[in-house]
Amino acid sequence: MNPDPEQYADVILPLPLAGYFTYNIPDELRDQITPGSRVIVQFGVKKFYSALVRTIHTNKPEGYNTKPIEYLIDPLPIVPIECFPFWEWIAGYYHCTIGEVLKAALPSGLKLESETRINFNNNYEEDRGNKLTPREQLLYEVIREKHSLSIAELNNSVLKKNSIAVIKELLIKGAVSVEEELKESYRHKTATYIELPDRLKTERSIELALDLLRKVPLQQSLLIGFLELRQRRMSTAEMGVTKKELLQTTGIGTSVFSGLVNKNIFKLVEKKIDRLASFAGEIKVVSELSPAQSAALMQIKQSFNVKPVTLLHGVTSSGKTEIYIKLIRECLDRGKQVLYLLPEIGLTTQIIGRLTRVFGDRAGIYHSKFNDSERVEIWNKVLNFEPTEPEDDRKSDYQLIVGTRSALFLPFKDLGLIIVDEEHENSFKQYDPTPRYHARDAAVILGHLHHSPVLMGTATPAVETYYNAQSGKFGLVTLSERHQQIEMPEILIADFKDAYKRRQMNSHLTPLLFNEITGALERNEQVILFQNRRGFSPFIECKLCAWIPKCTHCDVSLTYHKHNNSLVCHYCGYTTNHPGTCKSCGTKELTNKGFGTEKVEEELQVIFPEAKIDRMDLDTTRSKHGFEKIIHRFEQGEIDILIGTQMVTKGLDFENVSIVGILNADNLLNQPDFRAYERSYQLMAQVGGRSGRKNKRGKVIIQTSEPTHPIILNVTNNDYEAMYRGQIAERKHFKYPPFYRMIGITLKHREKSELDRITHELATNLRERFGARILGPEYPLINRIKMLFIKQMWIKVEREVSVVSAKRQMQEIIDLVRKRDGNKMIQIAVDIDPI
DNA sequence: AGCACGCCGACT
DNA sequence: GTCGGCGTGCTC
Repeated sequence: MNPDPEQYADVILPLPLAGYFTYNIPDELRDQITPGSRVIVQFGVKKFYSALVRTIHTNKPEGYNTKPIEYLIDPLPIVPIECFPFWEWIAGYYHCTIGEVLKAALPSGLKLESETRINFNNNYEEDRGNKLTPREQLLYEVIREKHSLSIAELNNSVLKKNSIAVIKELLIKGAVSVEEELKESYRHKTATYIELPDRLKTERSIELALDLLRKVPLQQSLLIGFLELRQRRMSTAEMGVTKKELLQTTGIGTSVFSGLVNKNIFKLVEKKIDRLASFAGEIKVVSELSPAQSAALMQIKQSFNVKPVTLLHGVTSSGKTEIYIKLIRECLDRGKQVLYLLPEIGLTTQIIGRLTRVFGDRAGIYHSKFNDSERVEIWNKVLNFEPTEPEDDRKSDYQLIVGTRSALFLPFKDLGLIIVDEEHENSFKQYDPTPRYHARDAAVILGHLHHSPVLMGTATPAVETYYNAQSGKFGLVTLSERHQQIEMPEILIADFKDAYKRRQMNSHLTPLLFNEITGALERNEQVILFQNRRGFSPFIECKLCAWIPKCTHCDVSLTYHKHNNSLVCHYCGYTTNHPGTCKSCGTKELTNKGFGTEKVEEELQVIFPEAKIDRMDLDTTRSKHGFEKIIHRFEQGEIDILIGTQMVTKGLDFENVSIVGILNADNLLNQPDFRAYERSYQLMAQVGGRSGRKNKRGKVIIQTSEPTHPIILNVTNNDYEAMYRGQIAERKHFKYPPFYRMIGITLKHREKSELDRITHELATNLRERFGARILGPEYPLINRIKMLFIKQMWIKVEREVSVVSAKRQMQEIIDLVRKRDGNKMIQIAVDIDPI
């Protein structure tokens, strides 16, 4: 036996390829490479990638020759091995490759990609047989000037098209050469700090220096400015004085500055600085819990002993955050890490404020509005956290992360608590780039892997979650009392069908809502109006009697498809022609319904010309601080009426809001989706929770054409349980989650006829295996995106049946169909537990 | 994903 | 006759 067998590394490549790839470790890197480190490997003939080492072993692979690892990037792992089982679960459960998980997990600043560079060849001489064409000549000159060019730069340069072909020609003629270069995009941010040289360390010597500068007053005042700034810094913990801030505070130019540098009075030092704002305020003492909160806290702790996953079902304004803070504090004191997941940047603003006020620099924030470099720094601060460090000595590493779904992938080593706040929110589900994971469900697995409890909190649990709590899979703690004497709001229903008939509508306002808004404005109170922006989702409605065509099988509204004048059920695929006349009252007054926040804003300004009206939706909050700005203005009373989409429902607390209006509850209820009712209840209950303040009961006005709709009644009675019972019965009856698992399959193709053919083929093949468990195929609302036609289908799998085997069988059928002649151009995406 | 290999139409 | 189109298969 060889005492020193060859070492191999299984690595993860950032590509959508199944499995790991094995490379041999060259002698010079032997025993230096550790799992979790990045290495550079050659993959294929010319590509180099940075890959992540998963395992190191000595089993020589059979059937192919390994290539060596080219280079070790990180002597220390950038991903703790504790993360890998989680990544592997995501890949397995959500049906994607480990490389795709890697891409989702690492901030792109930590990913290296090889870049082809075209270099100028110094030794090139043009000879007779090798004449350059004019186009080649042009490009050649550019490369000679810049010495080297990337493909990206090339495409922006002189030749707009076909430059690659020209490069190939230049390459053949020997004028340029091509090189693959790996580039790391993350750079430390540095700043120029000013220090005094050693000879100026005493007060006396500084006085002498100042005296010497009396003839150059600007230089003198710059030095004085520096000394003042430095003096002020002494008392704080900040690092020193930078060139930038000195020039800014004194208003003196750079030439004066260089004068002092040349005289060796200023010494310049480049220092790495932190892009992340550190917390400068005072750490707040955690407030005392109310008896109800204390009781809930006790119950949660008891529940954690038997049920690692526990649901805290607490009404809006019941003070869940204070309970979280207590739990987080205890966990941090045990030296463990905490992950606090939030749905979107939306509600982060207010909650993050509260958490950082309590936990200061131990808390880090992670969400999609951070840029790459910032993300790398957050990553490192989580990675570097060591529980053994004494508290005062601790660098500003993060022990607590408050973040959106992608924060799940941060390099945690020892989580002691995961909180999933507003657990019911759909933004926890990632759809667009694979992996299509649900952060709440993934958090349960992450918690399990870390032996950490998971607390889900919400006022309106997802039906699936509540089912898990009811069936004993999760623990359940209920908090039904609002804190600080805030009463539950009074919920009033306004029938706009009736108001339309009597011609009493004022734009989109019923007399009831109009009067309430008027009253609130007179009392200087604020109003929030909610309008679901997906209002453009077309359904048709009778102008006279508000009749809406519904599916005969599914009790959902039918979606109007203009291009073929048909009505389609997105539940089961049922299709019918546009009726032309109202089936209820016979008139031809059928209209395509839907209005958005923008239209409402415009019309309200006419009705309430004195009021300050603003709008909060995706369009007005797109910028980095757009959301905060609107919230701030609203808090400052600069806005009287705020019209918004879902965003206004998300956990925001305002002191002065007395009226909340839901402009059109029908829009919510008529969504073509089996979760429409559940979602409607959640939205109405959440937005209603924004109303009311200390010692004053708020009002919620819901405008609807169906005042007796069961969901409307559930909201009026604030009866979550009743809503749940109704929904769970329907889910059972129509075979939907939580009783069945759903798998969504999306197919895309350039040619509509091809898409139809292949989709039909796949559906037929799947039905042979899965029978009636297959739904669809059908066109989604938007059936063509980026030149590709789209069709969807679903598989419903019984809970008791092995999903693993169902997924495997499905994949086999998909692969089979994909392999058949003429089917290669189809794109097929699988979505597990679609929303 | 990217890239090379390989088999059929419009051009020097 | 070829150059090049993109369809197919492989990458440790």
